[in-house]
Amino acid sequence: MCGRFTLTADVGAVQAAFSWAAPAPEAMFAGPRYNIAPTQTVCAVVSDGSNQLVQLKWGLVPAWSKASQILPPLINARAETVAEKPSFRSAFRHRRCLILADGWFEWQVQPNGKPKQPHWVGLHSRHVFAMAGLWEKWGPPGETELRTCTIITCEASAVLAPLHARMPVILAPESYADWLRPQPGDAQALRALLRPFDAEPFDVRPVSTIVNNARIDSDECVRPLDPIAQAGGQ
DNA sequence: CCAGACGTTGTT
DNA sequence: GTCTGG
DNA sequence: CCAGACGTTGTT
DNA sequence: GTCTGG
Repeated sequence: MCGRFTLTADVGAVQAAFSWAAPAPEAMFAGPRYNIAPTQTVCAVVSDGSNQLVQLKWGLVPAWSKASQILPPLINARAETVAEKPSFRSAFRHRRCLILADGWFEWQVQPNGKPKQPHWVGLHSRHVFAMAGLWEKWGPPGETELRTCTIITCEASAVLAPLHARMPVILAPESYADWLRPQPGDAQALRALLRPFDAEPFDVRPVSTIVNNARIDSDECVRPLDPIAQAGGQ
């Protein structure tokens, strides 16, 4: 699945990589980010006909929700059901987005009830990539309006399956325009985009459990675990 | 996703 | 155990 | 037509 | 917002 991720590239590099999207005034985010957690602000591209680089809060709140709080955290949406679920179907038709990242974390269940081992997963190229997401507005328009999002997941590819059964949907650049188009579009065609990414190889590395604590946002979260110490620990 | 909190009442 | 916070 | 429901995923 | 039930 995807319950934590990274965007370690600096603001300039992100804006350069997505220069076809106009940075919104509030789009300045404090990068680099080594441990982005639910409820925090993420960097995203949305479109109302023109593409915009914006900030959204991670954890989708349906527009019809009576209160913005008191909710289970809608941080992920299954590709298999996203078109039908009441919480997502409206956003799936009208408010698809790209959520920018350069890696994410998976917690691998260990045998014998040992603590889960976190892993960082990124592209071997280290490029920033785009996860398929949905977003919503909640509350009266204006300063207080809440803008939230969720990350779509699919079955894990063969390489990642040993870590976890699910992975975030990563879109190839060729698909960005089709995914972002604000019109409802062809549900079948959109659904076809939501599959395990295999266009580029992944780099997977075990990392320190320091990443478990969402308050810690340091490069130690992505530093490769010392192989010797790791072997000694087994 | 994981970490951490969660202590009660009555009285001022 | 369950809920909230990050 | 209106009323009322619907909130998610992943884990064990 | 959208779907189902009456």
